[in-house]
Amino acid sequence: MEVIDYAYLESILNKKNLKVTPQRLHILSLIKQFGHMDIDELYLQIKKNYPYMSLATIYKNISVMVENGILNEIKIAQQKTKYELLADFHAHFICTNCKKIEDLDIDISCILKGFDQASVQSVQLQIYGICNACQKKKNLI
Amino acid sequence: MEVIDYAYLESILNKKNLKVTPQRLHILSLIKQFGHMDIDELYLQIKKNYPYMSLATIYKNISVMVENGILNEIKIAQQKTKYELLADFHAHFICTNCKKIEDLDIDISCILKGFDQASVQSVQLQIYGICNACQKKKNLI
DNA sequence: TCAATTTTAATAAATATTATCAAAAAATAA
DNA sequence: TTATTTTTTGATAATATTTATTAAAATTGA
Ligand SMILES: [Mn+2]
Ligand SMILES: [Mn+2]
Ligand SMILES: [Zn+2]
Ligand SMILES: [Zn+2]
Repeated sequence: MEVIDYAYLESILNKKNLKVTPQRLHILSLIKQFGHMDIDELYLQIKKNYPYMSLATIYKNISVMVENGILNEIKIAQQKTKYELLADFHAHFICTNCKKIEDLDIDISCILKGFDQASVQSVQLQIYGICNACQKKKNLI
Repeated sequence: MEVIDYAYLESILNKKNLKVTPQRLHILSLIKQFGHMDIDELYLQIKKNYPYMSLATIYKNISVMVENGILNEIKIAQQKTKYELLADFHAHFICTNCKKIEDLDIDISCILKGFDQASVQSVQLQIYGICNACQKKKNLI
């Protein structure tokens, strides 16, 4: 069980002039803990120790935090949109079998050659395939 | 006005054992013509010369054709899912100003080094930024 | 503590997608 | 061509998802 640094989460909100509320801290702490979450997973987890939080509050806060650059939105084929804490660029490996999402540290400078620096705002790179764990399971069958 | 090769579109459906219907041919011809379309754009265009086609028919056929590998689904931030005819790998440039989508022929072998060939099924690469046309308009202001 | 401002919860409203099913159309065989 | 089988369509009901509304509650800074 990871210890949550609430002071850090508060500072994220403060920097963007968003008020610190228990709801927002809880959403952020879950996303920090799980890495990549969609609205339903969030709602499910939140109901465990915060049963009275409204689904609308989650939707509203997620979109506010995306707009303010606190969260990064990741759209994935055949899955609901996932959210993660904004971080340095990294790609994602998505297992089409178990749906798990892995962060990938890939250097993409080789594909950005030839682009005007100023014209590129962000890059999304997703690699779909079978993860190691699923690969092993398949071999056993 | 592009001449549409219906025989070609029919062969696409035949290969997948999907029956050839005017509705399917019309959907395919629009996607071929426009390149990348979402459900609403399709419905709008279809109503022009096919006013009686049901929205449910469009949804159903799009998902059938995605399942059969005829269409490729492209999920884009802040936009509805776009569909295109399945083609060789290419990346997409998405203008965050005018929302236009451009095909990009980028060699991604440099980012797939280190991956087990067998474990990678597909790759999605999206580059968000300001397109040339919008760049020029900005400079005029 | 007080007051201004923002956020929340509940839920209504609006959008978006999928399911149902009888009628129509497509493919195939006779 | 016609009959038969199978698939698809259109209409619309049912679900699912997302956004809007608003009074009450919470946050924050003075
Ligand atoms: Mn990530
Ligand atoms: Mn394309
Ligand atoms: Zn897996
Ligand atoms: Zn543009």
